[in-house]
Amino acid sequence: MHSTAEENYIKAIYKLSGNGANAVSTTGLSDMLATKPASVSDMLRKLSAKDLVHYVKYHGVQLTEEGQRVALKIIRKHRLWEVFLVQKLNFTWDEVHEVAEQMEHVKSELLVQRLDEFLGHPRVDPHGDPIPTEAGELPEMEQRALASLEVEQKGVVCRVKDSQPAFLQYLNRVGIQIGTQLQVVDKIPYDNSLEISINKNKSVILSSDVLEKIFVINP
Amino acid sequence: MHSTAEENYIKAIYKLSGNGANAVSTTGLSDMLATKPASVSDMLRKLSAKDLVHYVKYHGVQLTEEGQRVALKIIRKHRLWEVFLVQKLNFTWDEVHEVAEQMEHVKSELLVQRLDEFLGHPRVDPHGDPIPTEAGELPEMEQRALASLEVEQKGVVCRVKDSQPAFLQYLNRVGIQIGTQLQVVDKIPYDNSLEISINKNKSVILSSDVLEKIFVINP
DNA sequence: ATAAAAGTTTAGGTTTGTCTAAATTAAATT
DNA sequence: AATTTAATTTAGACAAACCTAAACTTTTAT
Ligand SMILES: [Mn+2]
Ligand SMILES: [Mn+2]
Ligand SMILES: [Mn+2]
Ligand SMILES: [Mn+2]
Repeated sequence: MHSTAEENYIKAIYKLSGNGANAVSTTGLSDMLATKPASVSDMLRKLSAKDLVHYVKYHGVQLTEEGQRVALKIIRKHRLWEVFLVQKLNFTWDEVHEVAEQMEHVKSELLVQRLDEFLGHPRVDPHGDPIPTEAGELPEMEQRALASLEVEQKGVVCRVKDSQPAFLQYLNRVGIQIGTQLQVVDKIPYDNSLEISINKNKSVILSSDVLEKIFVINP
Repeated sequence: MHSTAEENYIKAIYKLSGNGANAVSTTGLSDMLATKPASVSDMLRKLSAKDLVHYVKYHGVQLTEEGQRVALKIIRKHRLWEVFLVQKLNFTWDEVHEVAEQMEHVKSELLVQRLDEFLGHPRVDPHGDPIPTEAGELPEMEQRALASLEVEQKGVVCRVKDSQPAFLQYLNRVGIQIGTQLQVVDKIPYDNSLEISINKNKSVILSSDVLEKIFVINP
């Protein structure tokens, strides 16, 4: 089997590559994993020997078919555990990521299967991220970044693309969660921030940084 | 915090010492952990430096107060996860141990607390082993080994002291589980095996090996 | 086209947890 | 009490996963 370290590299490559599309750089990985580039080079040589990645020295790395299968399995487990923590153990969405980072490495096919059943085959995790199916498919959803809405346009929050507690707690404070109704009240061209009304109620100004991390569907 | 390897040593010392009472030998540990005695010596030096054990070279090892606290926390997590797997995910009692061995190392106080609540503060795990409380107490239950019963005496199975799938599957086959009513029909002095009737029904002969691993309370 | 800068890899270490083989200590036998 | 045997520890290695410093490619700027 694969070690926890290997699994974390595979997951990081998957995420940085934009679901397997592009090649990923050594420094990109070292940033994401909080290791040094030298350590990444070592690991890439190893993953390459195991045929989990295509690795061309100095030119980046991509997952093989097998590597992608492995990545999706880990992500499936991570997101199922997040659902479990929120729905069954009353965790909040800002408390789950760190724990799921540990649980995703527990090895048992039966466990994942049964957990999925127990949760009623959920489609998305508490942050709105889709859960890969047992067959290894990752359902795509049509959705747009909040940043792309024009004045007057409405949307319902379906996904947030950052699981850091600090970010999620900020959303808690302004009153944004999955399912929240938003409408763009005004646009501030100076810095591309938007004034957003929340649940047809009070409005806040969100920075373009934040706007890029929130996704909505048409209401 | 403590590594998975350290936690496994602490748990092994706890179990071999009979709940902290006696000193434990290097070979005893190497047997239980499937490592070589030399590796055990190394680890004991390390645990001793961390004040988790009292270690006197050539004379065995015992857990410190702190070591016992750590041991009971790990055992608490192990047994709570076993309950979860059986009661919520429909695992059988012979399927849970291996998975719980992994889950017991997940670090999150909140997780243990919430899991305990979710399960309704269970007292015993699927093998009848008591679950240490949050305060670190291990409730003792009066119970006797099946081996100690005389002819005609009855008992209700409350605990089995071996979690190997092969053993538990053997019990499944003869029809013994937690709560099963047993009565000693006859004693075979030659090898100390007993003929046991199961649920007032068909009877089987159990070896003294097996009899030592099954515990009963008075019906 | 060359030189500087940025990104990446290699060389050589460290820590953790394991191993084998040799040395040491304790226990059991004579 | 001396000797043999068994248990345990130490010495020296190794793999995994990380590090720093130095060397090497690739990219960017002059
Ligand atoms: Mn997450
Ligand atoms: Mn998530
Ligand atoms: Mn168990
Ligand atoms: Mn158990």
